[in-house]
Amino acid sequence: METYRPADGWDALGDPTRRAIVECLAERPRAVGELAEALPISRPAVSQHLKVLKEAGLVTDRAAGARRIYRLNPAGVAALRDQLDTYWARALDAFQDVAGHPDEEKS
Amino acid sequence: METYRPADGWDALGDPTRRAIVECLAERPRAVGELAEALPISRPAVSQHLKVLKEAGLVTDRAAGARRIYRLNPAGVAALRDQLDTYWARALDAFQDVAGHPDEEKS
DNA sequence: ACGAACGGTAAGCTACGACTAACGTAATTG
DNA sequence: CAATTACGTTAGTCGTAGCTTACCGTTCGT
Repeated sequence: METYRPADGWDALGDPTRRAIVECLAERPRAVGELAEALPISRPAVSQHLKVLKEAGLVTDRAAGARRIYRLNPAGVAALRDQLDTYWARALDAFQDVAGHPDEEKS
Repeated sequence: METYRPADGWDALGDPTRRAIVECLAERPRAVGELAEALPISRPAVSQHLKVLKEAGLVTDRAAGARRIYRLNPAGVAALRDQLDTYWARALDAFQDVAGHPDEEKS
């Protein structure tokens, strides 16, 4: 048995190329070849990235003849958004005493 | 001159250890040593991760005597959240024709 | 002022992830 | 029924991210 870990949504978006793919798919659904010629990488590379994004639940695919149309999955995006929301809320919660510490270093 | 690329927020959260640090800091601000003993890595490793998170604008730090208190930056988290929101909105926009394609493959 | 606590930096090693090339498969076209 | 198009998968190479160890500057305590 292989020690196989299903890709997390954050891990998936951790790669800049995959973020570019996500941006492309946010505009409109596309086939693999379309994505490949819109990006500076080969088609197999796109295929591998799409596999990761699919495992993370960020995209869904649909067979259309010989081609395969990938589209962004709103539910997957929403899941990450909700997680950020909880971070954000808890951070604001622990942020109440910030007025008492004017020596904050932002840079 | 060095080709230095300031870390993106997504790149920063792409690492599971850094996500663990973010979760810790979401609870309450902590010093570097505190984070190190709460995680299975050494203190220098934590320091390097905090540097990345700081460059990404996800945390801010404040000197407190010999110690250095790191806290989560709500603005940085909100920035990522907003970006996900636009993806989400555009994905929903291009999702109107989904009823016409019942052969969606989710898994 | 000396020693200890705290933390950032440099050097070096290792492991994993991203990419290409080559191959195999399913579907369309002539 | 070839030939072509469109994808996925595998094998293999290469760069780099993440970790530890060692070292150095700062700040607090006694």
